[in-house]
Parts: sequence; C-alpha cells; structure tokens
Amino acid sequence: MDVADIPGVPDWLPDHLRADGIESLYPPQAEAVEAGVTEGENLVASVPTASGKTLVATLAMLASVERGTRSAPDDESGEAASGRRGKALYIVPLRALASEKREEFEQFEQYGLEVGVSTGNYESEGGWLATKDIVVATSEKVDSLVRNDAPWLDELTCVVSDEVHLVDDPNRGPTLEVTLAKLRQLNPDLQTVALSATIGNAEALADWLDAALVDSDWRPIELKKGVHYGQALHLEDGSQSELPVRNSEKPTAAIVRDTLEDEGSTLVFVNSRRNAEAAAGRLASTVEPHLTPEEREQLAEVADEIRDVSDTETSDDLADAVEGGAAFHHAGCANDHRSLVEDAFRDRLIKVVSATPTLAAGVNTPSRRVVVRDWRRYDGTAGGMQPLSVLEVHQMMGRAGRPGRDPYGEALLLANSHDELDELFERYVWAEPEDIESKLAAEPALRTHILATVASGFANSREGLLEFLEQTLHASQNADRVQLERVMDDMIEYLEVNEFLEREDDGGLTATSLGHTVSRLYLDPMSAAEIIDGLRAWKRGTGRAGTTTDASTAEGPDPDEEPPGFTAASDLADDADDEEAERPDPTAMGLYHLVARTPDMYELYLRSGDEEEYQMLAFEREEEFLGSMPSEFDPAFEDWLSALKTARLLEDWASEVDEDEITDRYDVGPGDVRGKVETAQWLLGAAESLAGELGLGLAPAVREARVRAEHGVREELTDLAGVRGVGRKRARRLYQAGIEDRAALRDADKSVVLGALRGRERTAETVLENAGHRDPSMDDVEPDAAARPDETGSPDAVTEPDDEEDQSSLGDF
DNA sequence: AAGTACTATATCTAGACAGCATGTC
DNA sequence: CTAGATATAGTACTT
Repeated sequence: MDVADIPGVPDWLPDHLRADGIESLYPPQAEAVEAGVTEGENLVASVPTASGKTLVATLAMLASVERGTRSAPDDESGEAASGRRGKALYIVPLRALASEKREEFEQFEQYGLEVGVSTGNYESEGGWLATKDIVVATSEKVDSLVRNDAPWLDELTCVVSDEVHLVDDPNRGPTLEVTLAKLRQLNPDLQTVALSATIGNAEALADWLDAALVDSDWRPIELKKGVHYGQALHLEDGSQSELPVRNSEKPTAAIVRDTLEDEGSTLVFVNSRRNAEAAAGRLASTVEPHLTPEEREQLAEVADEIRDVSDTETSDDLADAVEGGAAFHHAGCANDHRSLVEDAFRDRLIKVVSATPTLAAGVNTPSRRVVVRDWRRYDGTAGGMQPLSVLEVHQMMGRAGRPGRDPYGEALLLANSHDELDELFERYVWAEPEDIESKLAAEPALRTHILATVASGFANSREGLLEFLEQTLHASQNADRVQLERVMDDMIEYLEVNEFLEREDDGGLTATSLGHTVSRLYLDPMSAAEIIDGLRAWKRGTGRAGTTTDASTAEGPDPDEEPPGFTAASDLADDADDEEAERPDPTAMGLYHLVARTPDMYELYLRSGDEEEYQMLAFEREEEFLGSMPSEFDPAFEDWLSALKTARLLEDWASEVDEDEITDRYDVGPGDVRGKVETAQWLLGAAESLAGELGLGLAPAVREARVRAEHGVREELTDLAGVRGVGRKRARRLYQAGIEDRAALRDADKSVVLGALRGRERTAETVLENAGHRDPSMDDVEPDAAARPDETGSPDAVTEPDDEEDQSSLGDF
C-alpha cells in the first residue's frame, strides 16, 4: 500500500514518510490500515520485533488526533464536545522505552503536535500533560494517573499498549490489564491499539479488546535461526555452514570471531550477571586484535566515560572490557553505564555485548548476530534451572539484523551434543511461542487492584467489582469465575481487617480515608499495613519479648487499641509530645528496615555466612526495630534478616560510606545501590504521608530518614546537601570547613568556600549562587588553605586526581 | 620458594514499576 | 527433586 493511500491521516504525513524513505507500507502495516486502524478501529497487532509496529501505532495516533472527538448524537453534556482535537496515550513497560518513544514522536512537533512523557522519575509537571496531543507513560504511571483522577484521561481518543504480551507477567501484567479496562470504561469511544510480540494466542487479546487482529511473521529483514554444534552452523532452512572452533576456544568466541571477519557485531545472551561479566572479559581478548587504531582510541574515550560514572569495581571491569571492544550489560550496571554501552554498540564501536535479559526487552539494540548462549536459567521457586520460554528466546533472537544495514540477521543457539542440537531445534527454532494468560487472579494483584478500583469509584460493591472484573482479560479467558471470586472475597476481607475498606450493611463497599491514601500513594496494601503496623507498634512501645503479637503476618491493629468506629483522621489533632515516658524517635535504621521488609522492596540475596552476621546485628540493634522481630525459628525470619541487609545498605549510604565500599560489602553493582535508594525514597515518602495521616507524630523522623537517603548524607548535612550543586561529598567538605548549613553558606567567607571545594572556582561560584550568596564571583579570591579538606592527613588525599566525578549523585536516570 | 597447570570442591544464580516536587558536575 | 559456569582451594609439579 502506497503511503498516499492511507485514509484518515493528516495531509502532511505522506510527504513526511517519503522524506524518511518510506514509500509504501510493509504488508502487516497495510493489513492494519485495511482493518481500519486509521479510522478508529480497535486493533491487536501480533508481529515480530522490528517489523514496523511503531508505525502502525503512530498512524493510529496521528489519525485519532486529527479526527478529534466525534460529536456523538446523544451527547448529554451538550455542545463543545465536537471539534476538539483527539488525544493519544502510548503505554510502555519501561522508563527507558518511554524516553525512546518520546524522541521518536518528537519528529511530529514540527506539525504542531505536542508530546509529553510521564514516568515515576520524570514527570512533566501536573497539568502540563493536559495540553499534549501524545502522552507516553509507563503502565504503572497510567494506573496512578487513573487513581489520582487526572482530568485529561477522559479526553483520550486513542490508547496504544506496547508490548502488551506482558499482561502475562505475574508481577506487572495485572496492572496493565486493569488499567486498560479502566481506560476503556472511562471512555467507551476509546480506540485501543495493542502491539504484541508474536504469541500463541493473539486472538485471545483481540477477543478481549473487541479488536481486529493482524497476526503475522513477516519481517523486513530475514531472520535465520539456527544452532551451532561442533564445527558447523545448522540453520532452520536446512543449510549447514562451517564455523570452526579452535582448540581451547569457546564456541561463543569462535562465533564472535567469525562475525567480526564479516565486520559484524554480536549480541550474546547469558543467564547471570557473573556470566555476562566473565564472558565480556574473555571476549574482549577475542575482539581486541581486530580493532583499528582509531577504534582503540574511541573505545578508550568511552571507557573513560564509564569510569567516570561510578568509582566501583563493576565500573572498572566494564571499562576494561570496553577498551577491548566488548562490554557486558545487566541490571547491576548504573543506567549511565547501560546507555553508554548501548550507544557505542549501536555505533558499531563495541563489537560484542554479553547481556542478561535487560537488553532483550529494553531499548532497540539490533545486532548482526545474536547468540543465545544459555537457554536455562536458575529459578529458586522451581528449585533449579528452568528452560527459558519460547517467547523470551524469540524476543532475544529478534534482536538480530539491523534494518537497512544487514542483508539478514542470524540468531544462534549453542549445542554441546547431537541430542541437544535436536532438542534446541525442536524446543526453540521450530517452536511456536506459548499462549499468554492473565495473572490477575493472584492475591497480590487483587489486593492492590480491588482497593484501587473501589477507591477511585469504579465499583462500590462486591457485585460492582465483579462487573468491573468482567472487562478484564482474565474474564475473557476464564469462563469459570470461582477462583477469582474466592480470592476476591479473601482480599476484600483482608482490606477490611486492615481498615482500608468498609463493608456497609447493604453490601456496599467504600474506601476509608486511609484506603484512599494507600491507593493514591500507589502502595501495595500489604506494604501499607506493614508500615502502619510498625509505626503504631513503635508508638505503643511494643515490640519487645513477651508481647509477641502476630505482627509478622501484618494483620490489623489490636482490637483493644482503639475504640470501635475509630478512623485514622480522627486523631490527627491530639497526640502531642505530652505523653509521659515518650519513646524516642525511631532511628533511620529502624525506618529503613521497616520499608525494606515491605513487599514493595525487592530483597537482597543472603549469601552463605550472611545469616550469622545479620543475626548478630539484629540482636545488637534490637531496640531500633519497629514492631517485633520474628523468632529465629519462624520461617519469616530469613526474610526479616534479608531486609536487615537492605536496611544496613541504606544506612551505609545515608552515613556517607563510599559507593565502591558499599558495592563491595554487599556484593552488588552500582545500579543496585541506586535502585535500592530510589525505592527506599519512594516508600519513605509514602510512609511519611501515612505517619502524618495516622497522627502519631512520627512524620518528622520519617522525613529525616528519607532526606538522608535521598542525598546519602548524615543528619547534620541534610540542609547543606539540599543546595543545588552540592552532593554528599561537597556537603561534607563544606561542613568540615565550618560551614554547617545553607544559611552559613549564604554568608560564608568566599575563600573558605573555595578552599573547601579544593580551589575549583566555577564550582564554588555555582554553589554560592545556588545558595543565594550576594556576590558569588570568585575573582581574586584565594582559597583558604586551612579549609582544604584532608581528612586522613595523608598527603595524597589532598591531591586526588578525580576532579570531576566526586559527586556520584543518584538523581540520574 | 615461588610460580604454574591442573583438578576437586564450593558458591551462586534476571529484571525494575510506583509518591512528590525539582534538578548532580 | 532437577544445572552449570565460575571462583577458590588444594595438589603436584616445574623453574
């Protein structure tokens, strides 16, 4: 289909596409247009990666914005509804994809279309999004916007759900499913476009969304799947070619070498971080001899940038590999590491990347060849190594072949035996991807979404909930509602016991004010219950031996604590500090542990030997924990200890321990530290709101713990570190020079400031400016030698060469 | 005595969304 | 209940 023949799109579009070299649509795209995607029809497109899915979505969104609101004949609100422009929402599963899509859609700004992004850490401020034509957001953010009743949501005319096969994900799938159902209920005219990888049962998605289906295997670049075994490559078309493996060489290295001789790059998927790092190190020595002098030079620059990101072992190892033209990529890497690697790989500077699945689902990083080296992965819940799903392997393989640059892509599995060769062909090369299946009927999902659904007014009774749930994928896939209803009733009960929901006599359901807060804060109700329990227990002064209540199961408050009919808001006012024998404020450690043991915080793994260490720590600091410690023999004890490990990591960070020491002590990567801190910040913010609402007078203590985590500083630096341009390191230097807070900085002697900042004039100027100093200029100011930081007194501590990278802030993304 | 080449044994295991209000060098 | 790559300790042997 020629681009001029697409109905419903803006007039400028055909020329714009031609300018991009697009003369006609790919077959699946044409099919989508024929199905009416540019005329407001719902569509499910189940097609391979890189087959032009995004263009289908773009066409739908542009057409929808152009078409605007249909003036419905039975429009109750009267006039103005007609003639308004349409508004499109593009839902992505990852933040990184949100910014990638935004950049892609910004090409239409020249035609007067405005694009906005909304994710947890990057929000185009409040009402700002209302004026945008296209909004890109993560599914959780959209859910949150629905819960907080964002006014522009009912103006939507088109919603696109990218990677919609993720409704199959046990953790995050239900959110996407429920969010789509809510958007569609909110706006019955909403056009729904769902983009999926190729899956077994795409028609189930189409059924659910009342959508036409485009289900195709077509790719713009041929993908040859195959298996390497022995000295040969066996491809799916039956062909075999020689690919010799030298003695003492691993097959992966041989394949990389072979690709290199053809000037191609290779993406290697492995099953653990450690494997990724080890492979990158080894492959660097394979690649290194093939590099040109210019490449070596450029790679050295990238390596320097990588070292600047963070001063950790991971960072060094990565930089070393990059110098040899190889790299690893996994979630322990800082985000800056990841994007540096992705960019250099896309620029064909880095020749091999060994990656965990981060790269399979993330931003677009195509490669000439893909090697799926490990096809089994450890899964603790299944008790050992489990084969990857066909869907996942196909997603990885789909990264092979760069549009417009490679004649074809090749994706290879590795076999060690003839039997394995056959098995891999059977299991992956020739196999159809699995069916996807709603995971909504699981406790954690229903716990959260029942509360949110009631709190934001989508249902106000058990029957109403059932009616709402009818609109989900789960209902369309399961004729039998028995399991769903049973779990639903359990969860209503749970929410009622924890004072988030109230059941009326007539069977109606309402959210309490606490319930509303929990829903808006986007907390798992179980996390909220754990936090509330902990805060109340601290206030009561319980938690010591003897009063071993069942706090470990996060049940409701003790019935004898509050009079019946108690609501949280009612005791906002009382509760000043005038109680006798007032308990001191909880420590940061206590609060970090509280949030670390909620289900919203991902656990750190306890290594052998850790158990003993943290058990000792638990007893040493017993006084500090909120709520009672489970007994040593309680199965919950291990989780409690692992939360303690997380809590101590946070405490270290908030005590100005260096990042490299933290990564070393807990055996994690810089990306993990940043992730933990970020999650803790969010949960402590939520805990602060809850503490305020409970009126226990604990909010200031929570706030302080949060601010310390945010800046990574001790208590005395929280004010200084709040100044823009001042991170944990500079705040400490200024403090040591006698400048203790923002006010002191404002009136400080400039030579002292300059001295404390090790003579960096421009830095000192910016800092003073941000602090509101009358005259920040550093002209003619001599650094005060006495203010120069030299903690240890060792002479080389003063002449550290690492000028620029001493801030290691976590505010990045 | 220290290095090397090898083997037996122990260890460890992917990912990443969210509040709120703004900004690290 | 299931595995497998890698780190580490241990061993025999060389230089």
